[in-house]
Amino acid sequence: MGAECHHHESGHVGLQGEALATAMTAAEAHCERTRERLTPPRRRVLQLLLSADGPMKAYDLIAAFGADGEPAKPPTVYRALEFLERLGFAHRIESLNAYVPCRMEGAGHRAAFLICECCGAAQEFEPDFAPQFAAAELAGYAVRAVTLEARGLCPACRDHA
Amino acid sequence: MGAECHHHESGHVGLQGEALATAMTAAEAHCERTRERLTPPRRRVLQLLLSADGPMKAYDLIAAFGADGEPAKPPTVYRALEFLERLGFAHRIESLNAYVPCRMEGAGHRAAFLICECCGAAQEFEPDFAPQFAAAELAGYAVRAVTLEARGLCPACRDHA
DNA sequence: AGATCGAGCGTTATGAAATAACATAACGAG
DNA sequence: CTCGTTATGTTATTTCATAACGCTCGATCT
Repeated sequence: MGAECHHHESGHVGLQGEALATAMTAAEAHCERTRERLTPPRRRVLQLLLSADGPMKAYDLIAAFGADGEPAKPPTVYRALEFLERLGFAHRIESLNAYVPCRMEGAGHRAAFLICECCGAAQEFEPDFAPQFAAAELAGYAVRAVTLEARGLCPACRDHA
Repeated sequence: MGAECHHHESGHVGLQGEALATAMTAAEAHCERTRERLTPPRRRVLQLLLSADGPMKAYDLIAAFGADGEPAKPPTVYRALEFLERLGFAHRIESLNAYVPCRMEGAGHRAAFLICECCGAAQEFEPDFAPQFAAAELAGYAVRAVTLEARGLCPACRDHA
């Protein structure tokens, strides 16, 4: 998470216990259906993302990878992230060089984030890309994936400022 | 530019000669008006961006910086880029780690790009962020800047594929 | 003019993020 | 079982970006 401008302790938003287990099970089920393999390193990285309180950097994941404190090797984590992104389980936030689990149902290769420049929170929201798709169409582009990143202040930080 | 899937030699799209001089003059005028200083390194980086045929990486700029082939030191170029972005003369394309000159008039801190995954071209287009701004508003966010990056195939590459 | 202040720059060094390349292992189909 | 494919382990390297320092220059004030 980012360096906060005014310090407010927000509660944990990462999944824990029951909720975490449910999310992991859902991911497993999805993989079964699509014949994809949720292997141990992939499962581990997904779990770390789901239980985190905010966007995680790749090297945070690398450091947190081993249950015993042993870090992973970079390619292990980057490969897992690639897989999770491909399946829509995670998104990369380009402007932060960080990763979050996908919070939207079946958004496919579209993602939109509200990123707080004060507290570092990144909230995914339901994108309506109609105008942009129309513009792309007009220009003759065949769009495969879209990401939008809006930077500003979240309600809490905005009020406090 | 990117590794192309089918090789087609597109003509130069970077500014040259007259057009380049005009663009540079416009930037100077804008800086005069706003009391900003278009210093030599800043001018040089802007010129490189304007005359390039596509997005340039920071280290491309570093390598191309000296007229005599002497590279710049990284901070020189990164500082210039920061300035150019701040004034809206350039944009960073996050998903490419690359930079382009701004092609839109007074877009402020908003940018939208159509990025061809085949030929590497990046076309800026006029963003209509109304739906996204509305959603942000609803969530209580105060948005300061927005970027959108759509990836896919440009008309030429799409037809060829 | 001389003092002072801040923006910008040059320079060295380092930190952070991501990938190349190659060997090994696990799986699934025939 | 054997072969092709997919995934992992491992080492090293490349790519991208910034910290920290001291100096120069121009603006401003007295």
